[in-house]
Formats: sequence, C-alpha cells, structure tokens
Amino acid sequence: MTRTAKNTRRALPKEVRKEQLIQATVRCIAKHGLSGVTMALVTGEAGLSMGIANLHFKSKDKLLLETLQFVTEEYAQGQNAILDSDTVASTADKMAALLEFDFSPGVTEKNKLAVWFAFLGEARSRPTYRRICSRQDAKADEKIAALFQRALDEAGDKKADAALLASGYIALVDGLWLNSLVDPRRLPWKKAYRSARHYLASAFPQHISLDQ
Amino acid sequence: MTRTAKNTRRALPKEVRKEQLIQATVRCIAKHGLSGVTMALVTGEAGLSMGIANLHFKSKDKLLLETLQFVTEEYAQGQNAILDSDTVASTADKMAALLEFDFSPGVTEKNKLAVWFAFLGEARSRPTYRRICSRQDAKADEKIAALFQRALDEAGDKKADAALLASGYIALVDGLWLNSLVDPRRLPWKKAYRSARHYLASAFPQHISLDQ
DNA sequence: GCAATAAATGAATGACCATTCATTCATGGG
DNA sequence: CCCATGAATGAATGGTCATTCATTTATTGC
Repeated sequence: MTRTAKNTRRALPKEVRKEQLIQATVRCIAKHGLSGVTMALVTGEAGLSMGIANLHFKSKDKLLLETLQFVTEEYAQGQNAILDSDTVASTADKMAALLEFDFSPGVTEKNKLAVWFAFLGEARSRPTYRRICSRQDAKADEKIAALFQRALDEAGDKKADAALLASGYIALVDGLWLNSLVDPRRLPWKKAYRSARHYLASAFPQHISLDQ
Repeated sequence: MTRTAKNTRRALPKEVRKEQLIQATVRCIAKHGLSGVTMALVTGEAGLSMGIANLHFKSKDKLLLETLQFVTEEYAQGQNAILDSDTVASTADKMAALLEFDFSPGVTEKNKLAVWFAFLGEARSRPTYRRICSRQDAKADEKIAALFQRALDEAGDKKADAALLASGYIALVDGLWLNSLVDPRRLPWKKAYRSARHYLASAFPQHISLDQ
C-alpha cells in the first residue's frame, strides 16, 4: 500500500509516462521475447497498474509499434548526426565515426538489439513492422553509398562498386550484431568490431587502418 | 465430408505425419510469424484435425522445437557435405561450393529463412532455441576457419587472421539473408550473392575471382 | 469376416490475457 | 478550503487458444 515510489501517483505528464512504458516494454521484450510480453508484465515492470498501457497507447499493438519506432529512430538519429554533419568531418573521419558508432555501447546494448531483432523476426509477416524498419534504412543505404563513393573517388579507385560495398557493410554489421547478441561467447563484441573494421580497411585502405 | 485427400484417413505412418506437420508449421511461421501460429492454423494448413499435432508432438512447444531442429539440420547437412568431402575438392573448389550453397534456392527459400530468423529473434529469451541454433554453428565456425586457414597457407599469407575472416563471412551471409528476406527490393538476391562473393574474392584473391 | 489395435477426429475444458470501466485519488483554480 | 478535472487503478469481462479425451474409423492378424 505504501510503496516508496508509489506515494506520488498521477504526478507525471503524458509524455513521461509513455516513455516509461516504452522502456519497460524494451526490457520485457528482451527478457521474455516478443511472443512472451503481456500487458501485465509490461505495466508491472514499469511499477504501474494494468490499465495504464491501454490508457496511453489505446492497444497492445500500438504500444509495440511505438516501441519499435522508438528504438529505430534513436539509432537513425545517431547515425544521421554523423552522416549529415557537413561542418567538420573528412571522409575518413566520417567512416571511422560510423564504425565507432555502430559498436558503441549505446547501440550494442543488449536490450535494444534484442528488440530490434525480435521485430525483424516477425517483419516478413507484419507489413507495419517492415515499413518501420525499412523507412530509415533506405535513406541510410544511399547516404552510406555516397560516403563510400567519395572515398573511392579520393583514392582514385574507379573499379569498385560503392553501392555494393555499402550493402555489404550494412549486412555485415547486422550479422555481427545478431551473432554477438545470440552467443557472445562464440563471437565476442571485440571480435565483431575487429571484423567490421577489417571489412572497411580492406575496401578503403587509404581511409581506415587495420589496427586500433 | 468426402474431400479427395481425406478418404484415406489413418493410412500414414508416424514419421510421414510428423514431417507433414513440420512442413505445415514452416509455412505457418512464414505466413503468420512465430507469435501468430496456432495449433488450429498448423493442423488446418496440413489438412488434418486439431488434435493431431498434440498426438504426435505432445505439445505446441515441442512441435516448434522440432521444426527449428528440422530447418537447422537440413542446412547443416548440406554445409557439411561440402566441408567434409575429402574425396574431391581443392581448397578453392570448396570455397566456391560453400558460396554457391549459401545462395542456392534450397537455402534462400523464403519460408525456411523466415523460420530461421523468427526463432533467432526469440533466441535470447529462450535458451532452448539458442542451444539448437548454436550447436551446429560452433562446429561450422571451426571448419570454415580451417578451410580459410588452408587457403591463406596456400597463398603464402602469414598476416591475415583466418578465424576473423570466418566469423566475418558467416555474419555477412546472415546479414545478407536477413536484408534480402525483409526487403528484397532494397537488396535483391543477386546483389547479396555478389556482395558475399566480393568478400571472399577480396580476402582470397588467388582462390575466388570477382566475376561470374 | 471379425476382433483387436492404433490413428485420427473435433467438441468440450480450462487457462491465460487484452481490454474495459466504475471507482479512487492527486492536483490546481476559485 | 472545496470542488472539478482527469490520471491512475485493478477487478471483472469476454475472447482466444492449447490441450484433453470419448468417439469414430482405418488397419492388421487370425
């Protein structure tokens, strides 16, 4: 009855409550899987009452969609901050920053990646999931291909295919994330990082070095 | 009442029924997602009655596990046939065969890949799923690393790291599959294949060529 | 043919879970 | 200080679904 945190009921504005619930949903998906989340689990994890999620999100489906959107947009924002920054970075710096970002703690955090792959696993049968996942990706594809093209130009390389290298990098990072997430003993995060770095160093030797 | 295929009830031995049901489960997971499969959907898809799945598999959970195992083992068998064949292939031939196999129609079939990634999406929260996925993978890791090491030796390359290249190849293929599966317009299968080939050609120029 | 056996059926059961809504309770304006 | 507002609660509701099992139907040995 008199839980410390509960004494202040109400108190919080809509947006704060929604984010609380989304964060709780992320933890629940990571812990129980997408097919194991229930409204009771989510609201319990948030320390709130059963009805609250429907109050703010209308339905479980909407809650899940907004959770996916939250995780997706967070990644896209961080990535765009690097790719769009026309103030500072050289081509080499941007490429290095992209790599560091993809293996930074904020991105490789287990819970977030678990959510990402949980939804991807259902994306084929749920057009809405697919649309949310694909939307930002298509834009990022082009930006990364453009960055790679610039690097090839700077290196005087006229044979390599920037678009192909970009798809490869994106897929490689996805695969490394997935393998490290599912079994970090088989693919430690450090090794995943080195693998991605090796890919870039091999394609752009003048921009990315192998070591460090 | 008198459906053509139904006149012969019973008729079929246990093993045939089980595989029928597993195949139906594969199609249902691909169509409805792992969280959307119900016993009614699966048995309906197989053209049989509700109770049949529990009769042969004891529970829904067991049916799903055996389905995952079926898909996993089919892939592992095809892959081992290549990696273990000590009768014929040279290092270069094995590498080429591995690549062709990974993008052969039997492997890239949508339904099977959809099942694979559906389970991977839940693998973190379900130790049993993870164990089934990891079991064969660990063995394959070593075999591919050994193959790559042989190629490096043949090329006189003493600097490259075969284990790192192997993890990279495996992750790249996973990522390419996933991207092509989720949105084939963004990453057509042909392009995915070329990307994987490019990876190998770049690491083993004396064994794999870029074109064809 | 005729039990005896085993496979298959699908209506009935019970568990679980999303959603609802009458009620409770903080908050802030008057 | 008190009422009006709307956030928050959680017991109750209804729907979905896995599982069971009494019954039906094919098969096999005699």
